[in-house]
Parts: sequence; structure tokens; C-alpha cells
Amino acid sequence: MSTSVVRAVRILELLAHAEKPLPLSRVCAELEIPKSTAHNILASLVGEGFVEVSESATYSIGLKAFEVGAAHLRATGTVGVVAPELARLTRSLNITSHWAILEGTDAVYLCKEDPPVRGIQLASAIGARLPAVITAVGKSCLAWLDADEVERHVAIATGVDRSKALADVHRELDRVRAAGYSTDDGEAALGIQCVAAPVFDMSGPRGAIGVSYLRDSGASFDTITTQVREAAARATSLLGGRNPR
Amino acid sequence: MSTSVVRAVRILELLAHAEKPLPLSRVCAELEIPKSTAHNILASLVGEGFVEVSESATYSIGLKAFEVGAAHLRATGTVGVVAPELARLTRSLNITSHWAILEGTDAVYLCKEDPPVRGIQLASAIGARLPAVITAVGKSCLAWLDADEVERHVAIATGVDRSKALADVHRELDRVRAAGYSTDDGEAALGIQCVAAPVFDMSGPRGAIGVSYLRDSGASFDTITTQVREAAARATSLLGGRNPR
DNA sequence: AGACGATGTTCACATATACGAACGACTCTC
DNA sequence: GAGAGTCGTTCGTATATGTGAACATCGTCT
Repeated sequence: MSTSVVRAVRILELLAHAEKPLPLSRVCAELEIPKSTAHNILASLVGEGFVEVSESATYSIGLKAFEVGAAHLRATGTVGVVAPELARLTRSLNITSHWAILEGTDAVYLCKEDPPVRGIQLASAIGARLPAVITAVGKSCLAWLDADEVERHVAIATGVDRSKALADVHRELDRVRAAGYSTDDGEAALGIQCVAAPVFDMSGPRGAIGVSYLRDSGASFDTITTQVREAAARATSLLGGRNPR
Repeated sequence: MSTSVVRAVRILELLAHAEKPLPLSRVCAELEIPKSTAHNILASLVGEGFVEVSESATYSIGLKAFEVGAAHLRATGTVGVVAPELARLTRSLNITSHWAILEGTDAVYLCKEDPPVRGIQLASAIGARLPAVITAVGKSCLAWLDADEVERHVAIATGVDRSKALADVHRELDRVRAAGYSTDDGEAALGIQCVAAPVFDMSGPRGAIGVSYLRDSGASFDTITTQVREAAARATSLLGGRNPR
């Protein structure tokens, strides 16, 4: 398999997850690529606009990469029906709402709607990737998977202490299925609570809609869960899906 | 320069701009790449999650590409101050607002806020790329460039009939500078009007904030231009920038 | 049904690419 | 101010990769 292509996308991932622009040496060190090779690949990526290079020779993700990535959302028409529901939720509750899907053992955030208050940026950023088992949206996704699949997810995610964790997770996922919503009480980010409910289309689960808010955020828990469940149900219905329970 | 890397990203761009998933043959035809080579590269991209392949062997942009692309927005901290302004605009006027920057001869849409009405999806999608001279956001960007740079943009964008078009464009950009906002009356998409105003940070222009709406959309033109200009001015001020005029 | 056409996949060879080393630029330290 | 260390860049060659042709597979048409 073409190593240079793999390396190129690995470089893109590295630059994406980095907080700030990275120098060539860092890229080489992290990915164990010889200097000259990394230099060549980066030159190509810069030439195509997928990577931007500052005057001090540090590299960051370029505009073309953004354009290409955005196409993924457009491709799955789902966002067109989910986004308006997020808009309603955020306007009604005045808290951040988002839509995430399950990928591997992680929840990936695809869409976000923030209330128009400047200041606190909540953890869930678009394109962010968090372990599914510690997020409300992740739990809502996991709850509708087969038991053995859940086991696989948890095994990979938690590492050693799996037997106890697995029982806990199963018990929580049972609750999620029964209640129709999942919660995250500060597991992903301290002091931030989340509530999420699953979305389905005709071919099965399509991620989950959720909200994030600070503990003392006004709206009652009942109001929040009700509205989140309603939003997810509306999206599901518009997508031609059906909640199996 | 490493051709395989360049080809890989060209493939990503092709898949991104395609309406639906593309078969291998189409990719080869469009980019003039031999079958086996394209196959190899695509296999690598699929393996890394940057491309998804359906059971019918058609390729589309993958989730990893989305994650990477999203990082571009996070990197430029600008979005954190622009997004709340979009949220306010859309809530106040109940129309779509967006933020775009100039790239080459095009305006690229980075951020969008839709009112919570399902149905009409306006033309400006996130990651979309439109010729700068036919969009309101593009004009607001062009208006603050040097005259010769504008000339270059227009020359490339319009092709042959440049002398007359150039005079028109310069006259319009003069109006934009004087008024502090730009408009698009159905040039980019039929029946859709746009109003935009430029945003600046300490190092210069940082794109433009704009709104899109159908002609019969309620709010008065004055209200719209005023609020768009105020939003852009607030963003500029928060970014530590200054409108040169 | 059979054959044709189009498409995706595999394989061995020519070639473009990855690599190590040497070079040059820059910064920090003493 | 000199030296050493770090970093980015260049260059020539061994090697991994791109390539075309052959093979396999599916769908379509007569």
C-alpha cells in the first residue's frame, strides 16, 4: 500500500489534533518519518492547499482540507433534518445542542448549535472525538447496539478493568433504553452535564442529538429530557426511521 | 514532488465536489490517473478513513476527512467570535447568516447559521466555494484589496470580456467601501438577496459576515444592512481589528 | 443463453520516491 | 563573539511505488 499517501493523511490527522501549528521536526518525531520525506510530503500538501505553512515554517491544516471535510456532511443528507432540530432545541432551552455519531469506540461531533452568548466554549466542538462510553450522545448510540458489540467497544476503550466496567455500562445502557435518553454528569468535562437521545433513519441508528449545559443552568431536568427526546423523535420521524423500543 | 500525495488530495477534492459517490472509473477519467494507481491510492485513503466505499464500489468522503477539516476552523480562533454574531443576526432577522473568506478568486463559506425553519436550504453551504465577484461576502472582501489585485481576480474569474466587467466591478466596490456593506441581488442564486459587511482583525481583512434571504422576507432592507454592519463591526472590534475606512 | 461491454482487481517490471548524509541558517549559551 | 545545538533544506542513490496488461466479475443486450 502506498506509504506516502498513508503518511500524508497521518500528517493531516496529526496537524488537526495539534493545538497549534507544528514544526517539521515535531511531525517527524511523532510519526517516525525521516525529515526529508516529511518535507516532501508537506510540500505537496502545501501546494494543494491542504496544509498552510507560516513564515516560521510551522504547519497547520489548510482551507482545502476544510472544504473537503465539509463535503462529508453534505453527502449524508441527514444534517439537513437534524440541524433545524438543534436550532429549535438551543433556542428553546438556551443551551448548546449537538449531533454526534458513533465511529469505532468514539463519538464524533458533527453538528453544533450554540446559544448566542459569547464566552464559555463548551467541550463539544465540531469534529471532536470523545470516547463513546463517557458521553451522553455516545451512550445513546451504544444502547442500540448488540451486546457483544458494546463489549468490544468497552473492552477497547477501558483497557484492563473491563469486567466491572462492562457490568456498569450494561446496566446504564439498559436504563438508557428504558428511559429513551442518556446522560453524562461531568464524565466528559467537569461540571458539564449532557442529555442525549438517539436518532434513527430507515437503515438504523444515525447518531444522537444531545445538549450540554452547566449544572446551574436554569431549565429543569424534566424539561430538558423531554425536549431532547422530542427533537430526536422528530428527526427520526423525518428521516423515515423508527425507534426500535 | 510526490505525485501520489498530490493525486490523493486531488481525489479527495473530486469526491468532495461530486454530488454523489463516484466509481473508480470516474475518478480515473476525471483526473487522468491509471486505474490501478487510483485503486491503490483509494485503498490507502479508505484504510485511513478519509474515504468511504459503498458495497457497490463507489467512493465518497469519509469521516476522518471531516474531522481533519474541522480542525481548520478551530485553529483560526476567529470563528469563536464570529459565530455568536451570526447567531444573533439570524435570531434577530430570522434569516440565514454566514461567514466567508476570500481564497484565490472565490469566496469560501466557513460558518453558517440557519433559522429553525425546515425546508428551503439556501445556496450557501458550509465549505462551499463561489466566485467572489458574484457574492455579497466576496465583494465585501474584494473592496479592501489593492486595485491591481482586484483586477487579477476579475481577470481570472470572468475570462474574456474583462475591460467592461472590470469597470463595473470597480464602481461597485467603490460603492461598497463608501456604504460599508455589499449586496448580491440574485447574482449567485436566483431570487436570493444577500447583504454582507467586512470583518477585520489586527492583521487585516478576515472575510465578511453576510445574510441571505428571499426577496419577500419581511425585514426591511435598512434594518438588515444596519444589523449586518453592526455584527461585522462588533466582530472586528472583538478581534482587535479596525475598519480602514 | 451466450457474448459482449464495462468495471474492479491482481501482478511483474520500469521508474519515481523515500531515505541518509551533508549543507546552510538560525538561535541560544557561555 | 565564538561555538554548539537545533532546525529546515538539498541532493544522489536504493527501493518502494506507479504502471500497463492480463484476469475476474458483474450487468446488459441480442
